Amino acid sequence: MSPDTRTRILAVAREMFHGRSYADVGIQEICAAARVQKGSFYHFFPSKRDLALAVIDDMADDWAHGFVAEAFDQALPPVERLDYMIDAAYYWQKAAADLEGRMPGCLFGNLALEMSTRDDVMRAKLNYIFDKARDRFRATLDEAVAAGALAAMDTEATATAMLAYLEGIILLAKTRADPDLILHLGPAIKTLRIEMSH
Amino acid sequence: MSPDTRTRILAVAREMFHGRSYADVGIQEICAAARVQKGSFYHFFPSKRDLALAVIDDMADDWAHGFVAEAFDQALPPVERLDYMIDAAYYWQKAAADLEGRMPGCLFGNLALEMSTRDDVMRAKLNYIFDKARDRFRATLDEAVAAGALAAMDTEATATAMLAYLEGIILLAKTRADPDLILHLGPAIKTLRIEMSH
DNA sequence: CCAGAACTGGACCGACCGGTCTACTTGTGA
DNA sequence: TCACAAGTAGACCGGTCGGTCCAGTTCTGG
Repeated sequence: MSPDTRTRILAVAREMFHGRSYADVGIQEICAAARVQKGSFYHFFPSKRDLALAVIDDMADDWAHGFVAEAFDQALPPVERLDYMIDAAYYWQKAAADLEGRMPGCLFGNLALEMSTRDDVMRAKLNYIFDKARDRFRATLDEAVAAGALAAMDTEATATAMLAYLEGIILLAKTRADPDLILHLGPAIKTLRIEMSH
Repeated sequence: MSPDTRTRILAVAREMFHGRSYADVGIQEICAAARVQKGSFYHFFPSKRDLALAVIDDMADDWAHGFVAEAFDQALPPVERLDYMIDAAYYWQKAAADLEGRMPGCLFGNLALEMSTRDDVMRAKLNYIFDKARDRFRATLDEAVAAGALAAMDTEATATAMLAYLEGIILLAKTRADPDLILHLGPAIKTLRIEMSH
């Protein structure tokens, strides 16, 4: 009993977009891998672009409920959450690298660089997701500051910097085809600090 | 007297790849913009991929002799060089955003995310360029440590972290379509630190 | 002046692109 | 049971893709 067609298309497209790129993956190829015909595809998705938009939402959901929820585990002391999150990112990339023989990196980062100058709606969607991720970092930092574990700082700016650093590490690790770089550079995320500007 | 054909193709391709993506730009389009016919194109470049490889080299050269040479100005005290480099990155992106109405980001970062899983030679080339950039950071940090401006640290790891942070900032700024983010987050690059592991 | 190399113009190729269309089958509520 | 919607199959569309080919033109050294 295979999952319903729409789900199958979404899953296949997500994996392909993640592992390659938007432009490099064709609808034909997606249909073949999902064992679906063009007619069915266009029954569920009005266009390739709309599929990508749906894939982003789908991934964002999974992410928020899976990776992020776990990584930012409320049970952990705030500062340790950052280390836990780095570990989670590492194991995810490592598993993908071992399984598929390539490091897909971050789907959002990949799409952001590929599509930002081409599709403003997609850019805005990706930007929104990054904002949500930053909010997670920010909440963690706010908690750490409130608990006295960290000195007062501009938590919003620092949270954004941490997200940038995470994306940058993943970019470099992908270019090096070496997930270990995440483990090596990741912990330094805690050294990032932006003071209040008053 | 227009510059020679090869140069024109290279310049046009560079701008297009930078502002859009590898897959999104066709040879036909490049030829049209460079006022060149297919025959001439394939006289100079055996394939689109080889053109991209040449574009990367071309940009790396310009970069090493222009942006990087200036940004890592030896006349400045080492730590100030980092600020200067952030400024340079900002003005570059800002100028592009004002002129073309879009933020192209970093050509190397863009291509790295798009192509790393598709073309290992291109990935290796990009990785090499990142290594060279890291070496610049590293030399600056070594100097700062030697001068006593910074406490001893793992300069190679920290340099890599700084490069990752820079790429991450540019990625986020591009997604936000806001070059100012570089200016806002950039200076925090100096807070990044990875200790010697012994 | 001439031979050959460097270069250019542009027609042409098969493959594939995203997307459309229609005929058909299957599921579902009244 | 039947009507109609939901979903599927797959031929088909114009356009563009990267790439080839070759006839012509221009440049260059002897």
